[in-house]
Amino acid sequence: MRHRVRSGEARATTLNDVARLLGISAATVSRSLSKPDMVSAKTRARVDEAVRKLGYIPHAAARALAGRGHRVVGVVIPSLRFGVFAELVESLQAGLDRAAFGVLLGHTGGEPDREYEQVRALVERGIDAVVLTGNSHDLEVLRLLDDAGLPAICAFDFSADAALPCVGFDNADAAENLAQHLIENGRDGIAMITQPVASNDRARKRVAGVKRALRRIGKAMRPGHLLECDGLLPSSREAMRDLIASGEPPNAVICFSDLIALAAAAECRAAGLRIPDDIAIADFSGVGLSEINNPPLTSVPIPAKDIGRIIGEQLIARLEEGAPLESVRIEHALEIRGSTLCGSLQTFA
Amino acid sequence: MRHRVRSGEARATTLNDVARLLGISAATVSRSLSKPDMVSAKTRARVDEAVRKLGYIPHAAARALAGRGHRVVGVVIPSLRFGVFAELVESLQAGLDRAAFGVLLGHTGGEPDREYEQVRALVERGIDAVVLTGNSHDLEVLRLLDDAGLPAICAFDFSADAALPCVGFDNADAAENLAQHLIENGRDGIAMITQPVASNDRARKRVAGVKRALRRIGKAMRPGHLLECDGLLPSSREAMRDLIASGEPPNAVICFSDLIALAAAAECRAAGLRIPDDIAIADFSGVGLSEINNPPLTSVPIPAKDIGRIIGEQLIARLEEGAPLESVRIEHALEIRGSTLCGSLQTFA
DNA sequence: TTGTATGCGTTATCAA
DNA sequence: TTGATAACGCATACAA
Repeated sequence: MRHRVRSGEARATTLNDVARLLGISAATVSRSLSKPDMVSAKTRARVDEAVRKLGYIPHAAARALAGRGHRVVGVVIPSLRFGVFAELVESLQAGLDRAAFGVLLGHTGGEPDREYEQVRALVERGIDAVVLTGNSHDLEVLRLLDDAGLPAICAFDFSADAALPCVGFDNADAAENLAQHLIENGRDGIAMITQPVASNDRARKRVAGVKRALRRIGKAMRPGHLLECDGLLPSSREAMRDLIASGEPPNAVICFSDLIALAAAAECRAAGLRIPDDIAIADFSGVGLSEINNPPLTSVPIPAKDIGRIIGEQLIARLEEGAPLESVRIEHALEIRGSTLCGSLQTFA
Repeated sequence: MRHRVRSGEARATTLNDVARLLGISAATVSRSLSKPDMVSAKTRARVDEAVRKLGYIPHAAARALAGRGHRVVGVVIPSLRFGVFAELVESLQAGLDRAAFGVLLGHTGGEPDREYEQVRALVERGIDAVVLTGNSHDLEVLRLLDDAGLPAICAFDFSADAALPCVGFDNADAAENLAQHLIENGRDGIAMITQPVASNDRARKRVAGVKRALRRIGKAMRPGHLLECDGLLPSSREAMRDLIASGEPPNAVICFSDLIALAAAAECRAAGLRIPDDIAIADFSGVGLSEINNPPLTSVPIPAKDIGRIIGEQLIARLEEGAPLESVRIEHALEIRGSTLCGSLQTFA
């Protein structure tokens, strides 16, 4: 089979072609397709057959222009390389798919400044709604959405005072809870390896949560115990290495993601540190990798799939019935595993 | 700030609004925006200012209808949960972004039957080109693409006789090479844990490659040594468990992905098997997780990022200049690590 | 239940 | 260099 080059693109069959073939009006064909119960069963049958025969496929742009909406929602995330975002997008798309909505993607690479340009690109493409990441957005973005009259909803963090409706758990509460668990297990020297707090509001809230927990027992996080990395393996290992080499190594580390935690654990092994005896490791687990470590890692799982599903449902209700978008607070969970427990439990897997 | 409900959507500003404000024709504004050097510098400046002032954003559907193309390409993949696909999409989108093309997503969940419906949904949305996964596609899909006059290109496997242009390495060759390496290191009882071969052409080719290598030394893969799983952790561990429990356990396992390999390694640990002393493990690494295992895993890295970049470049050339799409064969690499080498190397990380 | 006519926002063609 | 006008393919209000 030759690879198609064909520059003279055969024009696709249109509604009119179908109508002409049947000797009926285009309007009837249109109705038969979009509002089947407005035409006679007989006509509908004939139309369906002609459509099949001609291989007719509706022209999305024309439909959109004629007022039916584009039936596409835009999603702006930092990067698909992080499992949680991939999971969100997949789950969202699965839900929207059933209502015949498509998903257009925009990546910021984790740079908040790029959110505006990405949203704008999506708006130009004619999206009907937009899903953003986190609860920190430039006024410029909010204004753009408002001007365009676009429904928007944010994933991954719940904040009561968010500017836009949002779906997720409260990252500060979850982090506080996780730190609390560590404290109860005798760890008061808690460090964190996180995505940059300057550009990530979930990171900021988690740090705040951990500090809250420490403050309650009259402690504080040491300055050198808050390290940032880009979330990938090399920089994560480097961060752990710095932590180990620091004057006052921690006896527990909370990692922003399971990938970071895996890297940290590998680095501890390399340094001869035993988990959890010498150091405890816990994480917010994105891709379910936490349990694959030896020992398995205690973690707060991020319900990306649920978030995607909920947002999908809300968007459909909003776009099809005008229902208002609403924030949803998801309760976080705490999966306790061997990496934070002293004793013999930690080596069974 | 109140959550927007506004059902009476303020109509967005159009080209005409800009023209009216300036007292010039819409045609001129249009030209000023899409073919800047066809209007006077003065007009262009005025238009640009008015556009900014009014917050005008071009309407993609109208543009598409008027003949400029939709500037969107569709990508059909099994699932974003697998890192390689996420990486492909991200890389592709980054490339297309610069040429102002968007990316629409379709998921098959790994069921080849769903490819047709997904491609169709994308075609209805008005894509200008489509990227598929692998080199095995229903005739129905090929016909749909042909009817729609849509350029298509496939990612992740190179086959000289593919029906469509494709970009990737030859999975059979790579697998043979990997098996060869194991054989050279004294392993002739090679097993595989793979995605279902019935629905995954890369899996089929890899199995064929391994069998080829074994045949060359007069061996064959035992019937019970070819296990399938869904690629996620639980079923991967289960597969490894079955392998260990089988009458004739292998002395090497080639895993379809790094995630599967990680699960397999964990299962070996649980069973008290030492890697690589008792059993070697190697994989095709999707998300770069292979090196995080203890010991690090030998693997063939999947160049998803490169594939995405190359496909992006080709699509842009095709869509903007009518250049033909061409298959690109990428040479695979073999990253040898501790998991397949006997000796003292294997525990350094 | 069906047909006719009109408009959606933009680009392309043709004149000016 | 600019303006007027006609498509583009479809959905809808209105008429029949």
